Amino acid sequence: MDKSYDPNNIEQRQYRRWEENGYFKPSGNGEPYCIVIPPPNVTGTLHMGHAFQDTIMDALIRYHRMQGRNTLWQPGMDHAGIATQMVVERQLNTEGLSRKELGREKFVKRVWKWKNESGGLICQQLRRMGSSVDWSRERFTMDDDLSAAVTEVFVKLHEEGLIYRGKRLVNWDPVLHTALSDLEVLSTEEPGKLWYFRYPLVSGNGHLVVATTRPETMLGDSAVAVHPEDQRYKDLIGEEVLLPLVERKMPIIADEYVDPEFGTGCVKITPAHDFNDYEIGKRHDLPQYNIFDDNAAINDTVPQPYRGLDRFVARKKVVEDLDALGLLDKIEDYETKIPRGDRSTAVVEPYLTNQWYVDIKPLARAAIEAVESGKIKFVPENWSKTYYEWMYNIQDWCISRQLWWGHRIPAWYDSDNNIYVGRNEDEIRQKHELPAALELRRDDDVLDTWFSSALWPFSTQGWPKQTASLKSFYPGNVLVTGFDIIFFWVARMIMMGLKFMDDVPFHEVYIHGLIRDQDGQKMSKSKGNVLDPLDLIDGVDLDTLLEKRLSGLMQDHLKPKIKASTRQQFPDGIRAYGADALRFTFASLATTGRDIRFDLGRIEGYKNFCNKLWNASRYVLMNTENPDDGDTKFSTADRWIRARLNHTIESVHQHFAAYRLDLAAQAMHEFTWHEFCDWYLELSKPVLQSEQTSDAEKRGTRKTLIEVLETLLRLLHPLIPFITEEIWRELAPRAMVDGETIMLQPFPQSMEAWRDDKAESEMNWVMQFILGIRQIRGEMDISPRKPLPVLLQNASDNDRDLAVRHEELLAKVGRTESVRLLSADQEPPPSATALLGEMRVLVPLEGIIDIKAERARLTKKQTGLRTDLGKSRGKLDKPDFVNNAPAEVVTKEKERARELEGQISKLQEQLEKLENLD
RNA sequence: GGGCGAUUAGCUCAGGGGUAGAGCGCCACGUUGACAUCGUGGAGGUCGGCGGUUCGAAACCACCAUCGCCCA
Repeated sequence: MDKSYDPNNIEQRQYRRWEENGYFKPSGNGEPYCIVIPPPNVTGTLHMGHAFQDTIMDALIRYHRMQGRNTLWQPGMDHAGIATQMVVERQLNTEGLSRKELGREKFVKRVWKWKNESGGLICQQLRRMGSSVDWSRERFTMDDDLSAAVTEVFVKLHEEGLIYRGKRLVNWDPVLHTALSDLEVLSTEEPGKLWYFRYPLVSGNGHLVVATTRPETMLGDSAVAVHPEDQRYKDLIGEEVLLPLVERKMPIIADEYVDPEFGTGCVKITPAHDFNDYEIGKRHDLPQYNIFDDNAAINDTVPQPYRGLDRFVARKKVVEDLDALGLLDKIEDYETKIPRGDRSTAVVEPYLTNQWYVDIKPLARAAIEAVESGKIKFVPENWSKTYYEWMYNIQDWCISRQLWWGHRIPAWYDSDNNIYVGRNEDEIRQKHELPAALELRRDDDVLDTWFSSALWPFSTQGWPKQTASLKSFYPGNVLVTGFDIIFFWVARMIMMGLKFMDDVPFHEVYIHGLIRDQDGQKMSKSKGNVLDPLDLIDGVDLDTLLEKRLSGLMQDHLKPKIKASTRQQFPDGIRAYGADALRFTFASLATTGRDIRFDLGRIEGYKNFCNKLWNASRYVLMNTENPDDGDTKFSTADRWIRARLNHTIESVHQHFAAYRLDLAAQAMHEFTWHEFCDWYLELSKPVLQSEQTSDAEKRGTRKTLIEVLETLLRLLHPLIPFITEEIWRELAPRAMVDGETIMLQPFPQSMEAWRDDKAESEMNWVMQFILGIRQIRGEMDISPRKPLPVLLQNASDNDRDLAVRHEELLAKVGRTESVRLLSADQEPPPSATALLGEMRVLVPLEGIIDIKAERARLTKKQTGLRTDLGKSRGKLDKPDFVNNAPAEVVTKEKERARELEGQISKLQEQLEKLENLD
């Protein structure tokens, strides 16, 4: 093995071997365990969120695979309708072509070409993370069989009346020219204005003042509404106003919706361009005047001067024209929510169009019930509230998109616009007995990408065919995802799963946090604060990093700031940490919190952890080169480290079961570094190096080194697969273990035979002894090289026994020169003191120790103990405590007080002895 | 407006009715044959505030403050 750990040299080589040997496939044996990957977008690249999520899933998958489960991690991607179409259109534009010029068929071909050549970069990146997905089953939402599933679901839902077509207000993206679902619209507070307009009363008796944030929509007004109880306007209800510019008479209506406190208490009603007004319009049977075209420019139904104007140009003109007429009352500054398309960022308009909808409430009912009944559990539990909140208030889902890339809606129209829905044209003609001469035209629209994603847990496994795979792997065990897509995806999968598989798609939903930058900011290209997981694995120099961050920027004025902060945070770029260090970092960040700050210090530390493991393994390998199978004798330390490992194994199992990878990582880290490396390896050295230990004892220790490390590697493997495999391959022969890969070895189980309370308490004594000596050494500034003579006072039989048996360890690890027992009547020389239970561990001062310093040290120690004792006595002095607290707590407290008293008085005696020396 | 969450060491975070924890950072000492990507020792906290429940609260409850997220 190389002297230091170099992940770059290990990871890709191991991954290739795993993949080529088919280790990621389900074994076909054991109880099934299945996770479907949340399909990343085909245009996407791996970001920190993916890397985090994939680490969690891979850890769970590897853990369960090693537990002997028949394990499937189902990979794939979605076709990302809008995003992909945008990418390819942009490409066409650079060639001077447009989508429309090309035509639908050629365009779709072109998208496939793009997909096959450039799509799915993320799959390569997933490999770099070590993800053990079964690539042989990779699926894409536009694959033929997944598309067939989409058609099937659409047709069935339509047959049941759960999909319908309707003309309603939708969120219209005027740049992309498509409808969007509510979830694809993001509202942000933006500074705007509130314009107040005067609408003259038809009666000629003055005017009403209405306020609006979107003046251009007044061209489509069909009423003015007031609150029915508003005294100011009560008498005007039923009268009419004359809509300026349009010269349309409109009623003044009363509706509870109007907030009398807001603005003037009069609201202009534009049923065709506002969701609230649409509802009011329906209640009052108002006409809907659509004033826009698909670009959100003004159409030809309004007076001439406004026709063809872009909405924002029209806005300006409407205001100017009203002002000229003396009808502009005032303008106020106003913060307002602006809805924008999540892909285009264009301001979305409510727009009247024909669209397809899912009548979602009947589906939602079952999905709510699945969580309420506990068939599906959210982890952490609290997220179920978010789920319920949305599900109880769910709105019908607009599933049609005016795009070319996606699943085309299986609906056909005849010349009279009768609608026929079916799996294909032939089926429809047969079913409806349509004459061959009747021309049918297929619906131009495609389905929301999330519609196909909602089917992912069963569409990837061959549904609607009843496959063996479905039988084994549906329902899956757990879905691992971020809270941001509970609505988009989780809820919809549950609904579709229940509807079409008659069962939940998974039993648990593990919701993880969102990775943020070191300041708690969301990472985004537009903020220039993204970290690329691959850069953390491979390293990146400052210039490349700067270039990456600046190239994604939309706003040039941010450049200097981003340059400065990047330079400050990464003056030398980013070191290559390797995938294992990154994974271990993610695991230890996987707490129950919802925001996770990614701090470079953490990954640095875990890279060091990997190096530590590497070097500990080198030590083990170096010291176990020539194994023989003679007699073995196990020392207390040998039994102790097994017992400790056993505890660690138990707690790792518990933490995996509770999805607390942070705690699992912590337990592994603690054991590996602080028990195995800091103590056990040091304790093994005297045994292996001493002339006095027997061959059997040496064999015992060697065997323990190998066994414990081999087990530890398996324990660590789900979090750090590469380094553990690399080391394991070297070690396995010495452990007499056959096997080509650690990833198919059994995961460690705690073993009764490894429990050893006696060894633990005995080693505890040894460690306390050594710590006491080290403390004196450290605080007294005594060289670690200088062996110290030690006297033991007030030693019990057990103390004597242990001191004799572990003399060698104390000498080598504690660097004692000698350990001598004092009899009861022997007066020790002035010494530095450490306490070990009732026993005093004394280091004679002569020529070694500064008396003043030792006095200060003991005094300080004593002060600390006195504080503790004060607290303890305070409790015991209160009758309420003694009478009410559980007996064992009282006993424990009494014991503690007594022990503290003993220690304080022992320190006091020592202090007095030192006092007399002055 | 409705819902959810956070506040613990300088920083990043665990914990959780009975002794306040980790990593990083900091200070001192130290290359002894696995590892300076290291070792040994040390310093450092009224657990956001005010009440309540309790023998006992950092933890449970209520309110407040500050910050954040989601939905309308």
